[in-house]
Amino acid sequence: MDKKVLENLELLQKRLNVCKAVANAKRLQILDLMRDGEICVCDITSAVDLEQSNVSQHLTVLKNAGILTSRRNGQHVLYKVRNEKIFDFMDALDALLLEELETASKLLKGLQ
Amino acid sequence: MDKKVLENLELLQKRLNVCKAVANAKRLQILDLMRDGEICVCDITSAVDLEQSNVSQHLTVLKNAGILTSRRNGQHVLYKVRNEKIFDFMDALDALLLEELETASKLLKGLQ
DNA sequence: TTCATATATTATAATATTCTAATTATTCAA
DNA sequence: TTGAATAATTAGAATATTATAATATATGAA
Repeated sequence: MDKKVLENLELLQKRLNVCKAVANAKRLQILDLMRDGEICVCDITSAVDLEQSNVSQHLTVLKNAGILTSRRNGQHVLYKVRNEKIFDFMDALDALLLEELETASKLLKGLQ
Repeated sequence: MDKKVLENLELLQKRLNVCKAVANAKRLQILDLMRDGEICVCDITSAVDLEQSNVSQHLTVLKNAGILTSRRNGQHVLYKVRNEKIFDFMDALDALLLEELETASKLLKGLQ
């Protein structure tokens, strides 16, 4: 990892933008829905229990952060992740959390 | 990755907690300061250009999210990450952003 | 004990985020 | 073209987050 590049202010801002974009329960859920590929706004709306307008707002946040792209197909608009590496990012978080769960579980066993 | 586990509500909440905890410019900066290991509150304060009380608040957020631990050493309190995998998480984000930068750079070259 | 240094806590004002409701825009089919 | 379905935009109220200022707590040295 090139530290010089990471000190680039614009990149730091993008790092923050992505973190802020995913720091919301509904948007995390929406991102998970995209692991299987493109999905239309109406399918997202029925999956996440939010008003359509609110889903659209969340999608805009994710798109503005550079995480999603969209294309129209007839009446529908399909969204997908711009770069699959966003899932590596999410998976790295899950790996951390799962390790912590295992550590806690082992501690509990030790107490038995 | 075990999807069943990830559907665990508590884990989803922890995922959100971590995302929210890192979704702040100063806290991202504080986390970076910990890549070299333990660091005391006073050194963090002088590094990040914030009031001491505010630094303490940010550290509390990171600690409550399970990201940091602390120990007292005399007058000083030293903080460090609980699990180094938090850096894998951050590095995965940087990898995504750097790839996007490269893609953009190649596109620009193509236009020349 | 008393003082100086380091850290934490609390209240509050300023700002940002989120959801709802209403409206607007876009597409397709009748 | 009109209407129905899908999606986006806007305004707002409610809530959450942030920084500041003031205060409290904890430690070590004198």
